[in-house]
Amino acid sequence: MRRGLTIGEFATLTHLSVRTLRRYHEAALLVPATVDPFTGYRYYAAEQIPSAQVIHRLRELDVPLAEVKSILAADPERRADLIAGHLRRLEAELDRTRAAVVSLRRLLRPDPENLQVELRSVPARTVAAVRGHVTLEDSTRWYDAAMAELDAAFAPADRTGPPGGRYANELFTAGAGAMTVYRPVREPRARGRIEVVELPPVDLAVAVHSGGHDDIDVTYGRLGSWVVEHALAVDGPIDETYLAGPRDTPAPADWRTEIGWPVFRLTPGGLA
Amino acid sequence: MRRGLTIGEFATLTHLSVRTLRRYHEAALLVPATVDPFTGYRYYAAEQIPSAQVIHRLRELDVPLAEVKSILAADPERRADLIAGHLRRLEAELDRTRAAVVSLRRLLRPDPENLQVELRSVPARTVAAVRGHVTLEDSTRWYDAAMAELDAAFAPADRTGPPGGRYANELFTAGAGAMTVYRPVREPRARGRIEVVELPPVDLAVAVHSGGHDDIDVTYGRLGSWVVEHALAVDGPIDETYLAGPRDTPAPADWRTEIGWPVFRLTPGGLA
DNA sequence: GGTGGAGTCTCGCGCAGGGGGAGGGTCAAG
DNA sequence: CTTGACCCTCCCCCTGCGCGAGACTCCACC
Repeated sequence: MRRGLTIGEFATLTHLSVRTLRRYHEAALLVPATVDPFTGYRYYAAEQIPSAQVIHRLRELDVPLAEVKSILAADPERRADLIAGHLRRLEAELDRTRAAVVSLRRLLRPDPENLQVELRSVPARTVAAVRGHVTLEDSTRWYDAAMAELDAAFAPADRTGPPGGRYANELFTAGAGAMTVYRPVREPRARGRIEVVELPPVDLAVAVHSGGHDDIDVTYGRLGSWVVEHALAVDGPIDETYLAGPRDTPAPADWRTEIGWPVFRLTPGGLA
Repeated sequence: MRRGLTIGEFATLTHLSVRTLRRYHEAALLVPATVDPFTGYRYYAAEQIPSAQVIHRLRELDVPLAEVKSILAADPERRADLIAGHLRRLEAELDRTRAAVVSLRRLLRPDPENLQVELRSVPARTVAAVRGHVTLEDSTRWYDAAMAELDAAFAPADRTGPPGGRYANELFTAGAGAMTVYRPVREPRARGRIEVVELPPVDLAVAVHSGGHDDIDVTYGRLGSWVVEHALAVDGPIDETYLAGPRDTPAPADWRTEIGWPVFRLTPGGLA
């Protein structure tokens, strides 16, 4: 008595491995049409072949099994959305890959010029700011939203300098931490998530990173080397000032980001 | 007494996690400048920052740790080769991803037309062939080499039909199996790896797959459905005939591959 | 109606490249 | 000297499979 295709037959038909089919069953992704209650044998129906192939394609796109499951469970429009979302993520990943290639090439040829580092004592400033606690993953989205809010609240005429952010070290170390996005303006006032914040004074070692943020860690590293070599210690949140950012010029190559690292001298005498 | 940067400081400087740095130490990828023999504390030197960043970039490109290690150990020219090799692999993977996207789109809209399947009794044929046992991974390379040898041995005038291959089912099921690549020619003769082979007669369910081989499994699946629905069973090696392949036309979209699945009727009466 | 071999079952281990936490030792500022 | 932030090792967990062991089952052939 034929109850359907055995797992092996179904495997040849779909070019999936027997092992993989069992795993998909276990994950409730592709449940055999019938399972013999006594022997446990799995039997598949020919109608399941298309599903198997869709799963196969999604897996080739590195869609996690859990997501494949929700895609298959969703109705067609929602499904298209989910797939489009994943394709966007693939696209973003491709961008990151390209950036990594470029950055790698730069890293492998000896550094072009020396990094200009400046020690700067920044006095306390009262600014309009949005504060929050976010994970490194969400930080970009959070930053964009916060900055959009600041931009909306203060017209270009009210702004007295480029915007910036202060990022707790734990954000990089532990993957989550406090973030402050601020904008110096003529008359700071609270509105929505925006607060009036007095930024404490800091002594910063400052360097400028030119280009997109994909290899900003290289500048971080070079600034770090400089700080270590000059017998300074690092403390407190990092300050980034966006001299030129996505809101000013679209091409990442034109961006200029000032990185400020709070430092203090290990040897007595204070900052020069 | 300062012995260097602690792992935490080095982590913030390089944007790597403490965890990851420990793992890189364990893998002998990035060994701390000094390790306190009593406490086990790791201390890094500022000079190690560039190495850390190169590793970081390579990992972003999904280079396995072992390979990163050999890249770092290699001299500059060899290093460039290794990296170029990896970039080629990334490129190939990207092609596969693109193909999967295209195939997925096709799969998600209801099938365009019905697959034309033909039952065909193929008599025994004597052909020039190269036989071997290969893994699925190597199959493409092996195929290309074997076909090149056949092409070189028999001029176009000697050929009496399109080339083909017979692939044992285990190739797909178990990832390795017997392959035969053949070409029907006027006067088959052995030379090098080429043998004169008599292909046994087979009853085939035949369908034509148009386009590249990235989604040939879809046609396999549809052919399989057809075979199951028509109460036929599958047995013996698959036969593929390359009506139009890479040697005939460069664009994969123009390729035409005949898939022949050996079948026999489950119900008595033989093939019609 | 056996019997042998291919096919299938479950279970457990291995891989990379980490994440997360337990339990305990160290470092440096106050 | 305390305290809190670091750091240490060890172990288990995750994903998406591959591989193998040991035990059943299926089916064709004799």
